[in-house]
Amino acid sequence: MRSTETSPLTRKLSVFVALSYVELAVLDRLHTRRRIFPAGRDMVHQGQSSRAAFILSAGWVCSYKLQPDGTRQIVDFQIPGDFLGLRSVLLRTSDHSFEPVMDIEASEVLDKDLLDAFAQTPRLATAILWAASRDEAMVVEHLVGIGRRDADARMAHFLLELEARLALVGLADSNGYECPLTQYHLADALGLSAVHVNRVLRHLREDGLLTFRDGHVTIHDHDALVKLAGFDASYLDQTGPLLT
Amino acid sequence: MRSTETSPLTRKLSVFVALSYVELAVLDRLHTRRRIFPAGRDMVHQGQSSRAAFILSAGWVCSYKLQPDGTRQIVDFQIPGDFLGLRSVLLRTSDHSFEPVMDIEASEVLDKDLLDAFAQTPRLATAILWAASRDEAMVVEHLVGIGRRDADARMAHFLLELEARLALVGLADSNGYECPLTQYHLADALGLSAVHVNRVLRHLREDGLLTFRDGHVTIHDHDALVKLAGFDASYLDQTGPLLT
DNA sequence: CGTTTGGTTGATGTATGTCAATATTAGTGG
DNA sequence: CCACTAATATTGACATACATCAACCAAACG
Repeated sequence: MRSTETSPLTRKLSVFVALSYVELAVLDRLHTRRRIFPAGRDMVHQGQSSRAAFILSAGWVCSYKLQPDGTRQIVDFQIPGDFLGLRSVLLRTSDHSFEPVMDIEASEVLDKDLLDAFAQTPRLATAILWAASRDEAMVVEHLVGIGRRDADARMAHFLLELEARLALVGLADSNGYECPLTQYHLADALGLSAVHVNRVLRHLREDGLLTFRDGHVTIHDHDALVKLAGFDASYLDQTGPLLT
Repeated sequence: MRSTETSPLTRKLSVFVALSYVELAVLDRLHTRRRIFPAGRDMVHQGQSSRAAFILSAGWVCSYKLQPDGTRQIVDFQIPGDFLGLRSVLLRTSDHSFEPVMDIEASEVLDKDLLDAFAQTPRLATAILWAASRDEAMVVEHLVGIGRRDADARMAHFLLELEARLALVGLADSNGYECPLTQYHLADALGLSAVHVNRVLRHLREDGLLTFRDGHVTIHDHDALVKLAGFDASYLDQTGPLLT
């Protein structure tokens, strides 16, 4: 089965680099060792030293840091096709935790296999490093959002970014996308209280911008959202720089 | 002159990897092409494609992103010994701007020279990538701070982090350190208004925790600051993981 | 000297948090 | 199939941390 369907990761990377058969095969071989992780139970725990990374094939995960006072800040969400814990492999330690938002399916990648794959196909290595840099750019944008955007703009920006990311792996259409996050997830990611998240969502809905209900985000007025959020997608699609 | 004094970068990396003579020499050779940049004028501009990175040898720089509405968010500060624009070299594009906080001295590093150095001395490459990962961890911690800490704790955390970073390159003693930032810089970095930064500093001073005056930070009660900020330095000194 | 830049302080406004109550829904065991 | 519980969502009343506006001061600077 594996070789006939394209994995989300393959799909994502293919947008930026035309991968050869050999590279596709190497990528495919990283997808042995599929595992299921149940919702809500940490996969990797803050401070734990770990030598494995994962490629997420189905479901969503969030990576977060816990504060001494018990509050948590979600740093990023991982969606199908995303790497998880790439830095843990390089640094041999993880400075935040990973928790599946729902039951998920992920392929465990041992550091040795990853390094072997990199050695075999430098272009693949480049593509994956590109993806990692893109993740970092998202964290920076996230920082800017929390620091300098009000709650409405922050929410709009966040949901637009998700749309763009999901579209890349075929999980969004022109109307919207499935989103399994609770309002508590949104609150922890955006630095808001859950109550205020609810109010912001109502506000956006009443203004005819978007609807988030029953796990589905429906975009009503894309242009107005982009304007409200000050959304500039250029940090997401740095097209072509690494194609050489 | 170059070979008799140790650069801040050398000093920083030496804490984590015992560098050989050859490696020290390679590192030293990256410090040709010294240049002076005047305070306040952007070195690299958002969106500009650039193939050069810099090693900061004297002075402070801030990297920031501008919002469409004119506000700015400072993502990080660079201090002597820090790399500047390492990602620009890898991605061939810069998604934020760099502005010297004061007149600075930096060594320009061409991407070719950097890649050559990496090829010659893998251990050096590892050490520099470690430093880059550490920078990323700082951005994450910064995100957590803005999202989940109140203004006092945020300020305390920020100034403690700076102390730890400066100590590593010999720019802090047990009392405190020189800090050329204005309250406007602090405001843009911490997501606060300049007025409130002033009030927070007064508050910390009146509580006998620290004094920030005339470009000098004096720490009065380190323990109390650590407690207030929920400061856990483990994200800064991931000692040893890469020594192999 | 006037001008600019950075700092300081008070009065007031507002975005967002906190608390509390009530739906709504999904799951769970009987 | 039904009660029971636990999540999640929703809404209002109230509290507060922080922003904004405005004025003033001190030092640096041309």
